[in-house]
Amino acid sequence: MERRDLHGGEARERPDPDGVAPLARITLGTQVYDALRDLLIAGELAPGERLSLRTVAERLGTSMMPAREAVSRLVADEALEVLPNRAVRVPVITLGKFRELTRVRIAVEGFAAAEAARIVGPRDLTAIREHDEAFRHEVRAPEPDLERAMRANRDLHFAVYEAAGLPSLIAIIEGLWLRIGPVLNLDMRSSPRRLAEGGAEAHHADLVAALSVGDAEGARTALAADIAGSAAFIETTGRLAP
Amino acid sequence: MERRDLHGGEARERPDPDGVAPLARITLGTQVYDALRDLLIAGELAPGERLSLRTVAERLGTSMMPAREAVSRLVADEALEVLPNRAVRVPVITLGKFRELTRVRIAVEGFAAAEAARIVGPRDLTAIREHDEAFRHEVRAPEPDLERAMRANRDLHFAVYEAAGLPSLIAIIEGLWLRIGPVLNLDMRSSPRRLAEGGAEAHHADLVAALSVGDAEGARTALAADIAGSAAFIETTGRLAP
DNA sequence: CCAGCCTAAGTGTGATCACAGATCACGGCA
DNA sequence: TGCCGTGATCTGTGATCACACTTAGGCTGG
Repeated sequence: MERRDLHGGEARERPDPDGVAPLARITLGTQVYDALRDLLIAGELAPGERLSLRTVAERLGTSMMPAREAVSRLVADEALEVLPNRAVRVPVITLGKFRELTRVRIAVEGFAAAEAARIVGPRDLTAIREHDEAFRHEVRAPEPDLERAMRANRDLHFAVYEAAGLPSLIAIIEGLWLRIGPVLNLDMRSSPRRLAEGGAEAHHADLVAALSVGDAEGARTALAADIAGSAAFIETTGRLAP
Repeated sequence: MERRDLHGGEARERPDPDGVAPLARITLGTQVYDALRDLLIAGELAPGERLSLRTVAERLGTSMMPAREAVSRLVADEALEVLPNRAVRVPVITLGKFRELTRVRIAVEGFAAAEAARIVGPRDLTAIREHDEAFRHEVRAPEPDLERAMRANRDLHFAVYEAAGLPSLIAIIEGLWLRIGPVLNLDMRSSPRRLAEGGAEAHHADLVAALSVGDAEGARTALAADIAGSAAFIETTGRLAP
């Protein structure tokens, strides 16, 4: 985990002198939560890695209280776990758990894709195409930037889900990504070249094509194939706990 | 919210998916969380009702810290919300949000029912039948005990979901119930007699029948009809915010 | 009598301290 | 040499205090 300071400068003190009150409360606890959340989804925290409230607080430049709240919320999301030994760590996903999460993802995210296909408009569609294009461009590059590729992949997926117009469903999906993020990104990072071999490009193309013509079931199957493909690749790495 | 003391109550340990670790952390914060959770699902906290960390702590016989953690987790679950005014309250669900949650419920819980139908065993089936019988008995009684009926309904549903063997899916569904619990139970409470008019009995019968023969799609449609029926009833009460 | 300020109570948030339990390295005994 | 006890250290949890902010109610001045 890299060093970063949450309140660099006094920007936090007086938000928005223009008069528009911030809709969302930006407490320190929330900021720590978001920081840890990004680290988890980006795979910068490896499964099994241990955290400490005090070190987290120190590295983010706050006291222990915001770290406590953030870790509590992440534990509630099952994105972190606190062992009976009173140790906080990134959960180690077993193979069985990974397969279970994959099945749930296919069901939930597949439903989101199907709903998106039914009501997607031209605005959402162009955004989706842009993310798809960005992903394809990054993967086909001679030296793919893994981080940007993963970000494009994530943006593409969530652009589709947001097109479904079901915010509560997006929250659920974010919770799922929060849990598979560590193992998924960590393994992807280990072998960037195989990123394209999972057939992600083809699945994405099918997905965009189905969305374009409003084919709900086509979108669902394309997305399911994408998830299954990446999951199968992860399993081949054999890094998952038995 | 009624007075209850945590020290007298027993800590409920949530079932471990992997089954190996019987050690459950029973912190005060978790106990407060469970207490508030039960109150929310049971509909004893009305939408819009305001909470205070200090009053919660006092009523449950603890200090403010466990109440803080519990409320933080519930806010993260969107089961509570803290307004920019720094006021914590039970969210007021709008009609649009209620319909959205209902659609998500039909998709997610319908999937769970379908999966359950595929792999349900005789043990789960008998448990499901018992809950179904308890619900029917309670509804048909001359003076139905609403609380017991709702409990039987809840037990029936979750017995089905647990039969699907997907713990992460159950966690998702619990999150959904946590959010619709207040509005659902509150309205049911207002007119107990109409409990049966939603067709819950018939839908439950269809569900159990489909589960018995392994009819996945039948189970899905039966459960979807049950959810849609109760949702339609809620909407007729007109209590939802526009 | 009414409007407007303005104090006082109450709110969540953050910091600091206290404490029981677990971990781990070190040292002494067999 | 190998093993076990043991204390220093680190862990999360809980309690208490301080603070900025909101809100409601009483008071004053018109």
